Amino acid sequence: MDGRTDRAQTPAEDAATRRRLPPEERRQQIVDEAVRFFAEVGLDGKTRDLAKRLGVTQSLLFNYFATKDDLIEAVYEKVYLDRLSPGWPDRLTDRSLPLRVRLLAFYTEYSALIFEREWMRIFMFSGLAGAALNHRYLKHLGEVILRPVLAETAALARGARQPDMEDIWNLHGGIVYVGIRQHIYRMPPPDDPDAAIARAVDKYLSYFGIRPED
Amino acid sequence: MDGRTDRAQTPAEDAATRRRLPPEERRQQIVDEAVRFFAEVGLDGKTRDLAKRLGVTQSLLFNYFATKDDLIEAVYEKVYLDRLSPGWPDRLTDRSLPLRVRLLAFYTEYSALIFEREWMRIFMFSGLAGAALNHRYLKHLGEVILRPVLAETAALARGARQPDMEDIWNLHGGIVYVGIRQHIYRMPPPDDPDAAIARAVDKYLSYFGIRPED
DNA sequence: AATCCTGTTGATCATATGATCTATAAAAGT
DNA sequence: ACTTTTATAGATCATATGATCAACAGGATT
Repeated sequence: MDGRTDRAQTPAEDAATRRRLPPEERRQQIVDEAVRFFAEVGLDGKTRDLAKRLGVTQSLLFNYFATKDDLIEAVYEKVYLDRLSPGWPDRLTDRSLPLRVRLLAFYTEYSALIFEREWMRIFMFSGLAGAALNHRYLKHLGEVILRPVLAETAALARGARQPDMEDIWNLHGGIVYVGIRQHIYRMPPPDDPDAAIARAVDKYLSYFGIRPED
Repeated sequence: MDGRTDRAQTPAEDAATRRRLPPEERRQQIVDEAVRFFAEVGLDGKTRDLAKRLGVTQSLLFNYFATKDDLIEAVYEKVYLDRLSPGWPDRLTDRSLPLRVRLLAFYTEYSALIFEREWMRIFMFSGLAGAALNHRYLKHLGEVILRPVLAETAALARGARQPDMEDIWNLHGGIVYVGIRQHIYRMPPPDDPDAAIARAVDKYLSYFGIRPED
C-alpha cells in the first residue's frame, strides 16, 4: 500500500458531483441523468444502474420519487415540455413571408430540437408504451402546427389539386424519418440534413403549384 | 358448491389447444404467440405472461428455447423473414412499365406487408434494442429497393434536378410513417392509405419532372 | 465548538423473474 | 394390455428488482 489515507473522498468520485446537494438541484440531476439513461436502455432500465451512473445509492432515488413510474413521468415531462414553442402557430401563418420561408424556418428549428437522441428515443419508447403524454403531444402537434400548415397550403394552392391532412402528415413524416433513421435505427445521418429538409419542403410545395416566392 | 367433479379438464382451457403437441407444432405455436405478445408489451415481456397466454407452463418454454434471448431471436426471424420479396428488384427495374406503375405496385404490396401491428412494433422494439437483424434489414432494403429506385429515377429525371439517396429515403420515410402513426402511436389510420401512398409517389415523381406515363 | 436538520447511505424486505430438474401422463410401439 | 418414449407440469433455485427504514454524516445555525 502507498501512504495515502483511506478515509478518502474516493478519487473515482466526480469532483463536480459533491454529496449532499440541495434537494432541487439533486432532483434535477437525477432527472437529467434519467433522461439519458432511459433514452439509451429503454424504460425498463433498472434503478440500480441509473443510481450507479449518478454515483449515488439506489435508495436515494426513492427519496425524490415515490415510485419508478413517478420518475419516468418526470422524465416524460422534462423531455416533452417546451418542445413545441408557442410562437410557431403565429409564425407559420404570417403571410407577410412566403410559405416556403416559413416552412423552412419551422422545420429547421424543429428538427434541431427533435433530431436529438434523447428526445427521439424517449418519444419512441413512450409511444410504444402508450403514454398519455405521447398522444397529447401528437394531438397538439396536429392542431397547432399541421392544421395551420394545411390551411396555409390550401390558401396558396393553384390548380385543381388541394391538400388534405394526409399530405401534411406525409411532409412531416418524411422529415421526421430522418431523425428516426439516425437515432432509432442508428444509421448514419445525411450529409446535409438541412438540405434534405429543404428538398422535402420544395417537393411538397411544388406538388401544389406553390412557387418559392408565394 | 355445485355437483361438478373437480378432476376436470378445466373448461377454461381452450379445446383447440390440446396438450402434448408434436414438438415442431408446439414450437411454432409458441413463436406465433410470442410475436403477438412481444409486439404488444415489448421485448421485456415476462415469460410467465407469455406462457399464460399459451395456456401452458412457463417451464415449457425453456424446453423449446434454451434462453429467453433465443426465443426473441426466433421471434425476430419469424417477423423479419420473407418481408422483402426477392422479386422486387427485378420488378422495380422493369422498364417496360412506367416508373409510376412500378412504384405504386411496390408500395401497395409493401405497405400491405408492413402496415401490420406485429411487424411495425417488433421492428421498432428491435431497432431500439439495436438488434443485428434490424441493421441488416435496413441495409438490405437500401441495396435492393432504394438504390434501384434511385437509379430508375435518375434515368428518367428531366431538367437540372437529379435525385440523391436522401430523396429516396424521404419518399420511403413519408410512406412508412403512415404505419408508424397507426401502429406505434396508435393514431387512427388514413381514410384511404393507398390513396395517400399514391399521392406521395406522385409528389416524388413530379418533383423530378417524371410524368405518369414515363 | 456544539447542536440541529436533513440529505444520504447500507441493510433489508417482498416479490418477480429467468432458468433447472424431477415426476407425471399422454401417446406410440410392440 | 404392456412397455417405452417424451411432451408437459409442478416444484424449486438463484438472482434481480422495486421499495422501505433506521442510522449516519455533511453542513448550516447558534
